[in-house]
Amino acid sequence: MKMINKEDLIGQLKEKGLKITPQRLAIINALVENRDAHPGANLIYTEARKKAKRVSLSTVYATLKDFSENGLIKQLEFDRMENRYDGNLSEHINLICKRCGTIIDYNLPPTIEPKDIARKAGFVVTDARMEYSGYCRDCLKRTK
Amino acid sequence: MKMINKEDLIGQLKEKGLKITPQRLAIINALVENRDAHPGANLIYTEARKKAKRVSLSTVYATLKDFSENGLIKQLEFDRMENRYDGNLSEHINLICKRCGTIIDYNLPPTIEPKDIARKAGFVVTDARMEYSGYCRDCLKRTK
DNA sequence: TTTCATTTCGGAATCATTCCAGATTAGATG
DNA sequence: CATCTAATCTGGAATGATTCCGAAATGAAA
Repeated sequence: MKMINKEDLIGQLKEKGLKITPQRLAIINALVENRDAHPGANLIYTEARKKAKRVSLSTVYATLKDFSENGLIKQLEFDRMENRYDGNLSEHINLICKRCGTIIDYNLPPTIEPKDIARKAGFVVTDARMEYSGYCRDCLKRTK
Repeated sequence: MKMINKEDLIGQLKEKGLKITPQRLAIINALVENRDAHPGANLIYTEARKKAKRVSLSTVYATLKDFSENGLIKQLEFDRMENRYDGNLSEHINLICKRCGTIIDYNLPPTIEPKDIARKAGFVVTDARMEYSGYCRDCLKRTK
């Protein structure tokens, strides 16, 4: 399971010629510390502020976008709900609770081969998104 | 492959006690005629208008939401891009082109068992979303 | 230390989607 | 067929996450 960590992220910034700024370090910290929560931009903003006072929401958005586009993290898009960010880069399904918004990782052995898709549909896969939504254990309990 | 069709959709409306209105019929027509395009709300609006002059965008949104929530169609959510609607209710992957937005269905044999997820993660799956994005055949050609 | 492309900032703009309150209507009932 | 009512429709305003913008600040190379 390939999970983001501080050193890797900083290393990747250097590799790609991106500058190491206090804001980016604070955002990286927030991302790594909350990687299991699949945080949204606002959580990252709040957490990053605790460490480095000088971070704006614009910067958080720009940075998360940059990171996603460079493959450092993965963006989970929604329309009404805030986008969420995922530091688990292995093939997995995100289990998204419809009631409370919790996102749980569900690891699985890779079964579908991008190669087959390229051959059969002439489509080159660069990003995957697999999500099941429904109700998490806690929310199921609460109903009873 | 379970694809939506006019008769089924109308039948489901009746079953669920929803009224058959000219607006809904126009939207159903537009959905069925464009089911391969994975249309967005605006395309449905434009197409529905051609048949029945009296349809508002609000109604189109409300209706597509209703239909999705009732499982008649499936909503594909994005943050910046318009949401799209899918009339293919079978398990399949949507191949989404990053450049032109085309969405292609890629059918596959069901491999992951919701039962396993319920057992292992205590999570009850009600909806699935599987998407690969990348570049479609046409866009790949255009680059060369 | 100088330089400059990159990054950051705050506030305004965007835009798909939802909300709202009033008007209309499908379809059940007699 | 006429009446009735909950469901539906409407257009315009509101929402809210995200992006855009021009100006100010700054990392890091020379």
